[in-house]
Amino acid sequence: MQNTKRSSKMFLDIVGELRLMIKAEGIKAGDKLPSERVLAERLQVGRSTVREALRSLELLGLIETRRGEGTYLADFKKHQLVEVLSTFVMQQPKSALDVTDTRIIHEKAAIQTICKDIHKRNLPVWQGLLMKITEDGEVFREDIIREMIVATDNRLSLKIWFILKQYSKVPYEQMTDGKENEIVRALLNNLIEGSVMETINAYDKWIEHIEGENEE
Amino acid sequence: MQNTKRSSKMFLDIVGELRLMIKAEGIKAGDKLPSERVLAERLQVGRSTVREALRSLELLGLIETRRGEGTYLADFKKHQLVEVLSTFVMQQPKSALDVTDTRIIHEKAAIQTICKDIHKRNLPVWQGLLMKITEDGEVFREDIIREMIVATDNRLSLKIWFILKQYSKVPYEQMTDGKENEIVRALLNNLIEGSVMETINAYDKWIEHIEGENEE
DNA sequence: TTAAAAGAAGTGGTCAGACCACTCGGATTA
DNA sequence: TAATCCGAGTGGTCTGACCACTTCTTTTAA
Repeated sequence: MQNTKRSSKMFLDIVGELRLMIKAEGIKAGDKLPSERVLAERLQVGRSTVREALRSLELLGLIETRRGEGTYLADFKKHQLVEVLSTFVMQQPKSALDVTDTRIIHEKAAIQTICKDIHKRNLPVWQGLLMKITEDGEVFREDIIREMIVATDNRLSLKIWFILKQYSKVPYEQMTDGKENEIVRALLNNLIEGSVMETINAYDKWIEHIEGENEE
Repeated sequence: MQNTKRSSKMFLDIVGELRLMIKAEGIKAGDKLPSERVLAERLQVGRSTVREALRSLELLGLIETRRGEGTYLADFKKHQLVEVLSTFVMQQPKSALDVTDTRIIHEKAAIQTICKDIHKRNLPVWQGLLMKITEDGEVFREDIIREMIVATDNRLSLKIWFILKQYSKVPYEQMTDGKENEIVRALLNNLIEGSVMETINAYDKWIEHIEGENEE
């Protein structure tokens, strides 16, 4: 622990040290970690610094602290997602293009899931959306996609999508364009019929249309 | 700020307070936040408590601190992923099934992307994998899938997959089964030929095979 | 007048020590 | 034997003190 290079962010080093310590000592989910005071002495840093690292990990859900008892390694089985974050956090992301691509992955996956499930295809929400569009009611692009992903009943996918959406360059807006309405109507009709290919086709056209609009 | 209920986790409250403050004061990405000392006085807590909250947010990449200068709201455009996490973090996940489903979404998407791109289809890595399998070399399921997602050149998808993988019930292991080898060979061959349907079919068979194996 | 140097103020980074509130287990007591 | 008490250990928080660094102002020197 001594010859570890200290970066400018001490508490980040501590996070790393903790990771190592957990591995080295075979600390498993649910096990107790050394107390803050012990950690401080072991790592030769102040207790407040140790705490800053621990608090970070706690926000991530990687550890669990109980006053008067101690600090415990969180049970990953229960909080799967949580670890997801930890790995993400350690590194920085890249292009915004990936965000859009990934979002589209989830959207298309939703379409396919619905098409293959007669139960989901028959959901009244599709007819409702069609109606609204035909009547020129207020329909947002976002709503349509969201309903589709909701219908898949995959909350994780929904969450990922929801967040990717916020970073996509292409904003979801209200539809006023007549041509767009036509595309979406086709999409929904194909969806209801369960023809995957046609629905995906319509979806591609839609994306194309939106992107073209965005470049003007 | 006064009548806010204090939960047992003060620093979590601070995180919340900061969120509110950022919204209320219209602090945007890149803007400077009040200094730690000011925050401590404003929120009526000690500076160390404020720091614990800030450090948590920093680990998440939501803020950026520069010694001698101050604390700044991170530029989300650059670190998209990070916000992804923050939202996740606030809540607990659900079924493990969603994790598997979502992982499969990304895997299938990779297959489709590769099939549709002759450039990616012609990557030497596929022939290499085929060779290894035929020669009964050490091939891990994980490697094959990873190579496919790497080939899509979507780092975000790769990252998401990587983490989902860790939580999937079905472990990726070395392939020793002869039948499995056959399925995977078919998968790769179809991939190289670019026939989406067949490749996805093979993939489905593969998944089925793995799951069947897992139930024994 | 201008450019370099010195200084002051503000900021994050870290530490040490002090309480508090709480949990737990062993010792004491009824 | 069972209930109570108490002390050690732990996390939660605050305070005050330095340090290192950045920025801007002031002063000094050319």
